[in-house]
Amino acid sequence: MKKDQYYLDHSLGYKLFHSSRLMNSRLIRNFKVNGFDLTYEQWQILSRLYEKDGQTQNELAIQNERDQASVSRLIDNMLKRNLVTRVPQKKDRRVNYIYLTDEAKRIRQELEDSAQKTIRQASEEISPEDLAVTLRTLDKIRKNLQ
Amino acid sequence: MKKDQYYLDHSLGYKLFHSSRLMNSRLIRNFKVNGFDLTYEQWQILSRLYEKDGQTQNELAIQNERDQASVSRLIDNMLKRNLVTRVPQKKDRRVNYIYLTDEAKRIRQELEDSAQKTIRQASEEISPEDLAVTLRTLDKIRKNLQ
DNA sequence: GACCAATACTTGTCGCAACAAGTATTGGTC
DNA sequence: GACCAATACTTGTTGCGACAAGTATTGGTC
Repeated sequence: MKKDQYYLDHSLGYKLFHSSRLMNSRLIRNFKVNGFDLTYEQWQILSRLYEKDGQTQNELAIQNERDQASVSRLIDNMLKRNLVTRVPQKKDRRVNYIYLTDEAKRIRQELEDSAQKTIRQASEEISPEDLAVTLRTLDKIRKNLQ
Repeated sequence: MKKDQYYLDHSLGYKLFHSSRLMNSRLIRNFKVNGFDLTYEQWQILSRLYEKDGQTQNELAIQNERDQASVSRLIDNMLKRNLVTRVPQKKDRRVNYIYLTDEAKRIRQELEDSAQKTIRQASEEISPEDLAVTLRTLDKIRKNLQ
């Protein structure tokens, strides 16, 4: 009887990791069902732009806690898919502003519906109280780990 | 006042994603502080082998819910780092058995200590009750999303 | 024994992450 | 105006993931 053996499956870290992975893959699947072929990272960028259109790559990087290099290449791909445009700033030519395309604006409601649906699917048969405690605890974990 | 606007930061999905990402990066950092340069995916494989040494690539893939291709290349890298050995099975030559190296066995306790430390850091100032509810809710979410 | 589906693994491609290093531009400071 | 640190972004490299396609081996079935 090994009392203090470490079991990955029982750990907080793995449960978080696994839940998150399942939620992301379900979200992508829900997108796909509606005909949208997006990655989770692209969805993150779109969400930020839906909240505030026209942000610099640096602002997007900070919000999503990615480095500028990752955002740079992510935007490259989103350009190819006609989701965003990259507009150099006149005053400071180091800066690019990223804007939603009409296409991206057009599909907004459907994407957000898919996101809401994913959350409903994940939260089925969970009491509002438990869910509230969980959300609060997640906030605390995020705060603890900065 | 947009009543039903979708805010990424407030969503269950993002909170899970963010918590998980922070936990993984903290874990890797704690490993590094102790002189171990491991990826989270390598740690996952090691954990499975600590629970049961000598498993096939397929078994490891199923447990970690990855495809065989990912595990194949992950093992390639772990071979280079002298963490595991790959031993073809005599009876069925399609199958490889993966075993821990002495090196991997030697560092087990320290890695598990780092993992426990990470969980302590994440759970600081969270009541045992809230933590219990959260773990139970995570299990339910995982079950809901299969 | 020949054929064939199933199985275990590998390889190719693409999207993304982190890290390091490089380029271009800006805003002081002398 | 010349110099230089800071800033915004890009490019190169490596590790990992998913998906698709390929190879080798096995275990029937005729």
